[in-house]
Amino acid sequence: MPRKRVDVRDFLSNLPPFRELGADEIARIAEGSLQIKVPRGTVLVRRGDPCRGLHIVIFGQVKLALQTPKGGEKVIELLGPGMSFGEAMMFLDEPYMANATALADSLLLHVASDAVYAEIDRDPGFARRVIAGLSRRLQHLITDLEAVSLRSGTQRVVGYLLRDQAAAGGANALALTLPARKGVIASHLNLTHEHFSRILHELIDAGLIEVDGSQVKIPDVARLRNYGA
Amino acid sequence: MPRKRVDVRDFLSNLPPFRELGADEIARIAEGSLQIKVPRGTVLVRRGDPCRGLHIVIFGQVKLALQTPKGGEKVIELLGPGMSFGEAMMFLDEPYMANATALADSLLLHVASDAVYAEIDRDPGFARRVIAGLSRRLQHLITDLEAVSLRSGTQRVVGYLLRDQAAAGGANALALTLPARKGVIASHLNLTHEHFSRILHELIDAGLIEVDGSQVKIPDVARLRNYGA
DNA sequence: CAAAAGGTTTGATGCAAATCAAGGTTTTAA
DNA sequence: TTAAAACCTTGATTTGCATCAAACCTTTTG
Repeated sequence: MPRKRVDVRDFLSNLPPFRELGADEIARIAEGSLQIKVPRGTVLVRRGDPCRGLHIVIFGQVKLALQTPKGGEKVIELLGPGMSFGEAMMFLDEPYMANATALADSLLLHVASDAVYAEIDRDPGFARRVIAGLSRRLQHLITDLEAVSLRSGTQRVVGYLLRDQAAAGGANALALTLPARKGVIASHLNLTHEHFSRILHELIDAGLIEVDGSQVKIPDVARLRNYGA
Repeated sequence: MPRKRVDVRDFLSNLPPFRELGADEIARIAEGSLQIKVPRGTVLVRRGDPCRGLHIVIFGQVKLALQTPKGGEKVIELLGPGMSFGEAMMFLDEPYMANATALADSLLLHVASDAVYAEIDRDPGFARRVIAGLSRRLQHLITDLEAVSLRSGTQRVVGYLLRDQAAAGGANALALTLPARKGVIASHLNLTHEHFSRILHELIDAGLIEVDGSQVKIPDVARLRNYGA
């Protein structure tokens, strides 16, 4: 596990919304914040909990998921270092809708809502960056909704594997590491783990990907992109 | 059809984000805006169009929908008077992801992005209200995603019919009017119109609702809420 | 007001993905 | 380092919902 503490100011001043703030503003935000170190498996927030600020992942990984009626769960988002959650509920002053769980040993920063509001009032540029962040998330959610409602399981898996590849350009071959257990990714794509496994093997049999544990190799990006479209 | 023109200032000063602005701010926003009168069926924006501002519905009804690969469509949202669209894409300065179509003869207001940005920079309270609006939309989208991924068709229809009923309280009986053609609502709930029709009749047969055209009567709200849960 | 176009219902059939079940593999922790 | 737990694969079966098809309403428009 990496070092146990982090200089909050250094860290913040490298994140999009805080990047252009002066040293004193960063100091004020850091003052209204709390470092939270948790082992893998810790439930950070539960649906229904009141929301008093936003969380930023410093290192580790966090899973946002909804509870199904009967014990299962549906992953909404996987968060890595630099990503945050809870803003929307903080701004609405409503309780959380989803559960957040640490998938790896993680260090988080909790920024109190007051500190954020104060900075919005003080710096319109900060307000704009907050607005941009929320807008990006909205766009991302619409993309997810589109995928779930309009695309087949196979198409969603292909889209997921190629999510960082620009539409056309880029290298022809590609290697990547799945960022979590297969079951978690399956749920994120709205598939059962069984179905996800079958799709992966369908792609393997078609010679479109090679899989070894969580290592995925894509010999021909263009060919994979065209599969089933 | 209602009157053809509307006093933009009066209208704006009754909408959440603009409510607390002074007369001069309202005037500035109104100046950066354009009234658009369209007949039913008009396509207002298409996926891929550049976004230069936000649209507010003054009267009429607008449908936001994604195009399916083969000609169909999936309705994301139905907008009535006072509701707006395009903010997120405006703030990201990216092209529209969805098509917007007028379902009824409508009057819209188009507010140029510059006017909005200027007001954000001038008034932190306005910025906060914009942030709250985006947050509410995000919350709404998560609810939709939850419905699509976790609930059956029947549960989604029940949830839709009761969407404005507070969890527990309220009257026991209820009458409402479907806000659009059944096919449009079906698509919004991610169902084919055939399946939607069948579900409605399943509920009718169970004595849970009565339907006459777009009039729906719910004799026992609590019983409908409990159906299939 | 009549015809056309569009919307809704109903039935028959098909399929993508879920569920159930059981064996194999990797990870975790003692 | 080994037992236990968690995860992944594979097969058989079921099912919710889509698709196709055809008749019946209801708006719109010439």
